[in-house]
Amino acid sequence: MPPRTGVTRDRVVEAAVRVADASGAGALTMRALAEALGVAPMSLYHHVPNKEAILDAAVDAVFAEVDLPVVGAPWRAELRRRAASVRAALVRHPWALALMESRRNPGPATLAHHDAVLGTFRAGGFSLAATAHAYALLDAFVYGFALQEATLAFRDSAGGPGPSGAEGRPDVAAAADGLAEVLGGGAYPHLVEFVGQHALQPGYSFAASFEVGLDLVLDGLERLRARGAG
Amino acid sequence: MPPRTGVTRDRVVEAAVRVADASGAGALTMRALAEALGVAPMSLYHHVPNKEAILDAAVDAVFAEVDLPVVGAPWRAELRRRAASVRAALVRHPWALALMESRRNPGPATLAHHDAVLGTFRAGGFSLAATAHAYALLDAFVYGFALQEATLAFRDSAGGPGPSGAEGRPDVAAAADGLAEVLGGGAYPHLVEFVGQHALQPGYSFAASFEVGLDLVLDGLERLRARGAG
DNA sequence: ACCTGAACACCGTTCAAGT
DNA sequence: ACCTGAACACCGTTCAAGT
Repeated sequence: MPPRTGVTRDRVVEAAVRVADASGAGALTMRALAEALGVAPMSLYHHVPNKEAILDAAVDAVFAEVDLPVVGAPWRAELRRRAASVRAALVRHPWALALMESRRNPGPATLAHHDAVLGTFRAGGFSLAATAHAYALLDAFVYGFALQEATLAFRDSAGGPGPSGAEGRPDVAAAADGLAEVLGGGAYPHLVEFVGQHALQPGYSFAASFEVGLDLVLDGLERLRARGAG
Repeated sequence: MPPRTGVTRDRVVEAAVRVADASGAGALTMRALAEALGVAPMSLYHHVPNKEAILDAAVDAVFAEVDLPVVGAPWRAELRRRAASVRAALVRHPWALALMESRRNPGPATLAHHDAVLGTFRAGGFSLAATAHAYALLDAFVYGFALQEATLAFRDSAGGPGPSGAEGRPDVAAAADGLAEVLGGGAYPHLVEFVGQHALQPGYSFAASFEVGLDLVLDGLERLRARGAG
């Protein structure tokens, strides 16, 4: 599948996101990227300085998908919607989380994102000090939850596109199966209870804890706000 | 520095942690590991099946450093101490967080860790459903906070041991310097305000938000517990 | 049993050369 | 200006060979 037109920086970044979505971060090599674009590996270097720049741009592309909060609108509803949007983006692009940790150059979408969140806190009556604590807590929760979801999910080597609506419940069952042998002895009684009596029960969904946790966090933020500067 | 005695699995894992601490995950190659042990690269494969197994064991070694909660003791104090201990371990071993995301085989220390936390929740009066939500929220916060700290810290390519007491404040200044040019225009006004008026001020410390956030999370867990099963 | 060098199929990237 | 093949210094790992 040769490209209709020449390679561009944007086309390289789009392809990078597509390849990572389909096959994971490990499959995102310059050679694979070039093949996806129907071009020789070295051609990429005419539109991008190196692989790092591609990763920077790919992470920024994920941030560009996030539903920004509206500065001045009721902070709690806005930040609730934004938190769910960040998590959804990270579920769509599980490779992005690990990359974010090593990025040093935030792109325009990333900067606009942080600006909107900070503005929403400030307009909602949070002092600068409270905003710092609140933003740290809120994003620790959002990113940490996404990290746990990524850990539970199985996107080992292969990975394929997979059902896009697979929000429900990762393979807790498979993980538990692998553990069954180890759990044989009397060690880890609470782990056995939890997995057997709860996590493996029909109705269980790890994702359900997101809403519960988010509301508790937002409750905490409201008390932080009411408490004043600090 | 040739080893006094032969290579063992434990010695390989110790060396892996040491190399990653000193030079980052990127420097953790089979060849570098072999050199650190004064042995040929292929010798490692007599004590470990492959690199994946080394990474699994290295992550478990980090969990082994964590101060476990005492099941049956007051849950809030125990889990507070444990949360701080996890964060401290991840500050000592920043490479571990990214690795945890891709590990599929929890080791004995990891299992004992989860067992102790689950037991502490249960003995503290949390229902199984409440325990699931509480554990998800608590660890989302702890891991997410560590993720943000790792993102803020600069441990780019080189890395060296660094001052072990460097808990204080990562290079927010350096990050802001790099941004100064971009922030020139009127875009990102809230980001400019936050960085200029708060994050760059003398007393500021991102780490200080950990205690604040942790207490808000623990308050939330207490309400979750009191609310009952769910 | 433990260790090893050579070799293979990969990486990202430099360089000189093409159009 | 854009693209490219060959080559370099790396990876993890297999294999046959040593002690």
